[in-house]
Amino acid sequence: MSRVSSAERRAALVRAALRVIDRDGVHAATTRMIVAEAGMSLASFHYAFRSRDEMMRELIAFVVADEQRVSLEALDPDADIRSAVRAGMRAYFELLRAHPSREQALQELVQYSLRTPGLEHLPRAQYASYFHTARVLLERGAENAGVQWGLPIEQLARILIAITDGLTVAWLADRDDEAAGTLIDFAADTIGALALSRRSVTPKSS
Amino acid sequence: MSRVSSAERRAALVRAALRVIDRDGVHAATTRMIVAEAGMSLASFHYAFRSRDEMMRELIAFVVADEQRVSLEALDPDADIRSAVRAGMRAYFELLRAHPSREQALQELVQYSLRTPGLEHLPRAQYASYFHTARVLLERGAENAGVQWGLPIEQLARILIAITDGLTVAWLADRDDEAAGTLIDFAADTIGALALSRRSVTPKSS
DNA sequence: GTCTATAAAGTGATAGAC
DNA sequence: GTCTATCACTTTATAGAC
Repeated sequence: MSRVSSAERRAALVRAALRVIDRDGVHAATTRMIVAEAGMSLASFHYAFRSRDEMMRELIAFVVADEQRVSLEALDPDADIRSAVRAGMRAYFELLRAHPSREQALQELVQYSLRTPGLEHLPRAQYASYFHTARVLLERGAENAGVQWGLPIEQLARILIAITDGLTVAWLADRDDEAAGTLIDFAADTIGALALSRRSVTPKSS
Repeated sequence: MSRVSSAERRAALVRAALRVIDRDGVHAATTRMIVAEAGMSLASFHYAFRSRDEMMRELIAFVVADEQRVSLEALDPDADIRSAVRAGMRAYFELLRAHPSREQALQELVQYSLRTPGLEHLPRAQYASYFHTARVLLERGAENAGVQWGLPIEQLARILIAITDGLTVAWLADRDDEAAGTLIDFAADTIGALALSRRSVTPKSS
């Protein structure tokens, strides 16, 4: 029996790798940097993982699942739909301001996967997860506010993710908080305007 | 006297580096790959540039200037504003479909600059250039269509760039042409709806 | 100016002692 | 299982012949 299970050692290495990536970027996450961060020897890495690529694969799966978990916790059940969308985007933006390197790392992981043979399919799953999360948030937000969407929710989810991604990379580049806030307000107004009250879509009963 | 000037050798190396980055990504643009692509020896690289970082600096400056030049050529002078915005975005999307690796490379260069000491300010300039280009396109489009904008044009430019960036990364991940087209139509409708006819904003003279 | 050869440092992965 | 030591390779950069 080992002092720590194989799964625990793997998880510890993934967490260490994430700290390195968060701090210095994907290119800095060498096996030596990762084991130094985890307080292990280099050989332990290859005892837990067959290769660095195998670890990166597990890391990306973990990150995608974690993003989904965090996003779904940020829903305000008592708000009109425009406020709910704005609050959700502002919550994300505060996360971005608090951990810019973390969000940048997620974008780097997409680029890395797209360029790495055998990992090209991961960004598709990552964005499918993003769209799913946005869709759930929009559905619950509309339910809480007593409205329904005037556009297919898949389209709305893609719009929301596109604006959020665009907001992120522009802010990472110029750190303009005011412009980001204005963009969020615009997005919330625009998306909020696409909601129809439930009564207005059943005029025969009024 | 040299057979080719120092500036020409530097430009040739930058173009070779761009071909490598376009094909295999920023991480693959090693000095050896670049000189092989340019048909030079390794020593020639360090004769033209003090270091790889110096070359990357010149490369990014070149790319930013080139993007600005290309974008400003894609303007249709005879269109209503909604069609003009949609046509501009569709033209960009066709460019993306034709050269996905090139657009991915631009995003990689942003991430690379943000992580490289001494290059952190370049993404700011790059996005300032993007915003300036979007602003010029929106101004000329409105002028051609005989309308004016109901929102500050800086805000509109940032919205346009954010949606374009978000569209790009999502499409690179899942290659969903139909979803991208729908997103473009939505963006064109939304931004087009923010244009006011010139007559409607000068009611006193009517 | 342009080459070959090589230095100096970093990389992923493994062998073998304990 | 966990270490040290090391292999085989790649990287940027430079020295020195021509």
